Amino acid sequence: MSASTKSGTKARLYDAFAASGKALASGKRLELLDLLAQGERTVDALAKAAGLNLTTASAHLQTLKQAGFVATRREGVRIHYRLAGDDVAQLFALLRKVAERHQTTVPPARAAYLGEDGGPEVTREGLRARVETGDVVVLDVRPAEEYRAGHIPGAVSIPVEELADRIDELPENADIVVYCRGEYCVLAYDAVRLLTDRGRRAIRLNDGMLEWRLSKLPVDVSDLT
Amino acid sequence: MSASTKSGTKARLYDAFAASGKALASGKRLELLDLLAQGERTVDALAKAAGLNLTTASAHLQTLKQAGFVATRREGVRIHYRLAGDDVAQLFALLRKVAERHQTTVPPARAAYLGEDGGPEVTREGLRARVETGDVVVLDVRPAEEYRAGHIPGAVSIPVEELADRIDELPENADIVVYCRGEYCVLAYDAVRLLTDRGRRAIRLNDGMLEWRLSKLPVDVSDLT
DNA sequence: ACAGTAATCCATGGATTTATGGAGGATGCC
DNA sequence: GGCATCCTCCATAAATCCATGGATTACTGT
Repeated sequence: MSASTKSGTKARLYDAFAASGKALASGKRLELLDLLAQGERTVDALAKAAGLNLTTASAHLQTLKQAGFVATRREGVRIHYRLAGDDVAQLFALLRKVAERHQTTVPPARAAYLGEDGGPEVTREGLRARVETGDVVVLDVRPAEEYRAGHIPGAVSIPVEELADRIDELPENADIVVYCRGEYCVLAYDAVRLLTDRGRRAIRLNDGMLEWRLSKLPVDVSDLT
Repeated sequence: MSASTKSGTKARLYDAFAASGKALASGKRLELLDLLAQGERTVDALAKAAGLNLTTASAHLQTLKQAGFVATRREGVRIHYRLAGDDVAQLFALLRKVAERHQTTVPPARAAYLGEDGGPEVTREGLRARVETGDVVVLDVRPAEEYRAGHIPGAVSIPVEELADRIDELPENADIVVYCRGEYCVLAYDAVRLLTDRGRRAIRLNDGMLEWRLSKLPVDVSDLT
């Protein structure tokens, strides 16, 4: 009655693992995971943010739910989706890292999306050093709701769409360190371009909130609605 | 000329990530990765070990290769496949872990394959403690070629198919700690059943070579052909 | 109860993927 | 060269996945 004699059960187990792999097998679903890694959202907020038809978004979310990657919470008439755990974010981040390192199509696609030259960067350690020694503003350029859901302690929130109008809120002579969702998020790239065009000293953080959270660094939450 | 205006490039980047996800989206491919995590192998060795048609195995290996997960080495007429890096093994291991934690179909499939009750286990730390204090034999029950490709230092190799015949090679009164490929490998389960049925004190290691290697613990290689 | 909003369910056509046979390269041995 | 071995490439049929529109369910407010 050795388990290895009962063939087919092995395939069932590996197919079950593969079901989780399938959840990662669509660009749209990965975009949704990327958004969810910033905090919970309703279905149509997700659909809009990802540029998806509502029914399509819902279908993808069902797939993610069946893989156990996301959980839901009902609040009145709307349903909020969130990641089922930090390990899911970790898996997502690792997939991107491994893909970039090993798959030849990723670096060019990244360059096309983020720009050939992202300009100078600063690491998390570098950021900490700057904060301790210098006159630094940490700027979060994600949408306000994502900032509220969790941000780097001490960071200022100016969503990138409002940045041109609200640039005066930033002190003239400070170094500005900009961050957004994660390593592959455009927002910080765009923001740094805008700021340097206007003569500010702005630099991008290496990565973003996703990696910050996964490193178990402290996260501040604004509980005001 | 903000990157965010050039829509479609974002989709291209995420589709590129998804291409790596797709490589993880088939049970057969995951079985192949599981085998490759133990060391390099030729195509038809892989096909046989995974119970696949040669052409099917070759096709799956091509997809893995396109995702950059595996690399090849030609030796005369045969081609050896191997994992492209430790990060791939890490991704594979994390996928299984996340799947087990979050996907409801995994635990029953695991139980059906490995047995409802796997009996007692010992962790890596527990193993180290036992080795230091007691009379312990560490037994590797994987196929000989996998043992040769890398094993726990000091471990004895008796492939599980030969175990019934070679049981006398194990000292009568020693505690036996059995391990194989990884957390979801049957071999150690089968071996422990066989050994305890014959009156030996055998216990299973928590996980196996995959996790051992990923923990950066020392690995011995037998370079004899 | 009724209307309205949010999300899921269902059916469908179009695109991908999968397994498998057979043909086609590459390499080594004689 | 001729031949065998190992593997990849190609073509195909079955199965699966994807996006979308229309219907249905779940809940709120009046």
